Amino acid sequence: MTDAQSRLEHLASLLRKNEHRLTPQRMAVLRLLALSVDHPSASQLYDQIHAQFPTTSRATVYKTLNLLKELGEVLELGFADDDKRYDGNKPYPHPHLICVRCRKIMDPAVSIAADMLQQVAQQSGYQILGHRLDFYGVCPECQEGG
Amino acid sequence: MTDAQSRLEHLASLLRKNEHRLTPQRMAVLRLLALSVDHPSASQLYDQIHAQFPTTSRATVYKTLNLLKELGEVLELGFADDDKRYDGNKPYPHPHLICVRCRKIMDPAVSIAADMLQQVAQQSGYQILGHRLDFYGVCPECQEGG
DNA sequence: GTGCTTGCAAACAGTTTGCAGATAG
DNA sequence: CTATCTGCAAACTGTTTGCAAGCAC
Repeated sequence: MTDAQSRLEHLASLLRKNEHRLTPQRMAVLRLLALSVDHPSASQLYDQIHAQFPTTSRATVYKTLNLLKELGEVLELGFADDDKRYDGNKPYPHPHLICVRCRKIMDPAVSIAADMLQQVAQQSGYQILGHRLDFYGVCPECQEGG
Repeated sequence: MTDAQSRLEHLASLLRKNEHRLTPQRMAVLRLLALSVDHPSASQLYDQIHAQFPTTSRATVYKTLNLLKELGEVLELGFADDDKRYDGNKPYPHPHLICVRCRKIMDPAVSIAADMLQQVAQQSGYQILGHRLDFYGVCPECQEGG
């Protein structure tokens, strides 16, 4: 069984366990999220799903994403001037690498040291609940294109 | 001369140098930005300015902030579900500490090691242009309040 | 059969924009 | 004087919401 398949089953059984219904529309969102390595937006998910199942609305995609977010199974990356992007595979804080040209989002192989979180907590007295680290740059493909 | 005063003069002379006019409305925005230690939103700036100078519109506040951003004199922190916040004193990337209750934003005394940026650049092949690091938590004052 | 879920369309909110009148230099 | 700036109000955009009809269980 592939990672994507087991992730999909995890998501599906979690919905069932929490007494949410497994509609075809929801399954389509779950499947795409489990398969995606990039970080799709609601609109990108909608476009793909709607092409296959024309009986799917934007509202349902948004509602499903928010449901998964509340269940802690999806990481939402919000942007002020751009669509929100969703990570259905690693729903916990981790760094992202964002191409400012093509808007591709990758996961770089670095992490915030636990030291740093403790340091901030101690210095500030804040109770730290989460964090977000984004790197902005130009991806190799976009560098070639001028 | 205080830091805020010299910062204000810097901003004012920069506008003049770039052939932008120093209107009273702009000066009010500049002054507040130079004085602010928290990270005000456009609306917060507007409220304060409009109280003193009723002849000031939201649009002008937004336009002035965007002008300063283009000149590289203000750091804009955008949020998907909240107002943008502005830092007129340190207009370069640095970490922020955000209280999820009262929405106060502070600067913690930590920084991203240059090592980390280089590491990401080398691993990924991206040309890194900037970054953003936000810590989310509950500030000491809000912890007391339950 | 019951009540959760869907699709539609309208609402929402912060920000941006077009334009006519005002004003800094 | 004149080009830039202001204030107003409408437009914009991604997301959310209310509601009647549909369907999972």
